[in-house]
Amino acid sequence: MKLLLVEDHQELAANMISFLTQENYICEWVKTVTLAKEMLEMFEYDVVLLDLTLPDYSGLHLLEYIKQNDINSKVIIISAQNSLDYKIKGLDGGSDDYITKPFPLPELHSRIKAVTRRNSSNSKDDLLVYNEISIDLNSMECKVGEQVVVLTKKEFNLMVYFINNKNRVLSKQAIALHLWGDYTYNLDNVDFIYQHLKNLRKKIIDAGGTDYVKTIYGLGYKWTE
Amino acid sequence: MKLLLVEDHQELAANMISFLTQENYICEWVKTVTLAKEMLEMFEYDVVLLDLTLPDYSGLHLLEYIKQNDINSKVIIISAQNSLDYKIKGLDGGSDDYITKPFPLPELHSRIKAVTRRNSSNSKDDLLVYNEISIDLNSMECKVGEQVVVLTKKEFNLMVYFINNKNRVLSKQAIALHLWGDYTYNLDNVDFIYQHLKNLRKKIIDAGGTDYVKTIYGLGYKWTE
DNA sequence: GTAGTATTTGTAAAAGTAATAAAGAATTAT
DNA sequence: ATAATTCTTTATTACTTTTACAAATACTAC
Repeated sequence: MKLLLVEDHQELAANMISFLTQENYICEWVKTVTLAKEMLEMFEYDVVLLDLTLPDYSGLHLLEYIKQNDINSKVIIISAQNSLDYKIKGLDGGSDDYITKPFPLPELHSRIKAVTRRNSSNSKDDLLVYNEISIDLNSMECKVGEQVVVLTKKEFNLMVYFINNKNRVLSKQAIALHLWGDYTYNLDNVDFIYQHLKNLRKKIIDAGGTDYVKTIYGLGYKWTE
Repeated sequence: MKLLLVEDHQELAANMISFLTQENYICEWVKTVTLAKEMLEMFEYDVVLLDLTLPDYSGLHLLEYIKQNDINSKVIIISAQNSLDYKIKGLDGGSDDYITKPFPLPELHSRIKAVTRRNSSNSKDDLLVYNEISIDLNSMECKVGEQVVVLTKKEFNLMVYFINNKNRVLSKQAIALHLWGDYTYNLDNVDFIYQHLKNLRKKIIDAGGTDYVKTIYGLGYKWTE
């Protein structure tokens, strides 16, 4: 799950990043609306965490931009200004949730989960299911039938990404962007992703499950029946 | 329970912190209204202990700010000036209680309890039970079966936090935030938490109990059957 | 079909990270 | 002062992630 944090307060941002990274999010951080636009143009984020008071433009400006350009990210507005006025503006403008400073970081985590769950048709439970495979999104526990499979973070993230994009071909580059973030890796060196896929496949098969990942030669991989 | 002490008198503040920490509160301390505002913007406190005479602005200024911004903390005003005038101003301005210097520290403790109990309606659920483990929240006594286990404050707080969040994965960062407060520790240095967990586990097991804390590699710990 | 090339897969090991443990220093309580 | 608790430091072990390279497989052009 990839987040873009738009926040100019250094200390708060550092805390948020440290916490959210531990909670298994890919966090990218910019301090201005201008930079945020650039990032949103180039990359894809599940959620934008948007402060309203920023050095160049108001966060509401960015919110408008996101909605006008059909950018697919959810938006959670983060603001010190707790006035009803702002709340209404934010939600009318299409933000998906609103949290006022100060907030406990675990609450932010809950809201991110809530916002991203809404459109994935699944129930409000934190359980992702595909045939005999079920995944507890909180504890990273995966079951194949009744058998528990312990996954590493990368394997877990990979599988969630696949199931959320079933029947779609995912290139190694796309996988790298989504699971490792934009900064971290150059896209010419993504072969190692296969190792994680291999480990995932092996664990599922060893537990008696089906390997739903088809290799599309030259293009990528596809999770399919 | 987290407190913000706004007090510029070094010695008094040190005394209060020493006492309140002993009583198992998380205390954070600033000396000016300006710094207090910053803290209140970033973090969440159950109670603000607010001196009126401060170097930059009056405490009443901060009280106003708190109320105008719908900050959720209770406010107890602490002032040497016990003139009726100030009392009225403070309570009209929305403070929840008022105490005049000098005061016995245990009285402050009582008032904090009174102020925080008001909205958490039930003050009687003082016993936390999980299978063979029971915890008296007042006396901090813990029993495994019939055997009494003496816990340190940190171990006690840790266990209460776990049981109140059973079946949820708690990262070290989340634990640090909850048990040590936002300000005290940077979230990149939270490894020492494990020491307290280790001690807790050992004490429970030595008393014949079950270790309900499961390690979720890379994520955190989970209290579960 | 076959040769040549590109891509994927498999193996192994190195590098990096996290969990655990124990011991000592610093702080706090008695 | 002494003991207990909390925090830091360091070491060990276990696990995860990445890299390097060789083998196998799939595609393309002839």
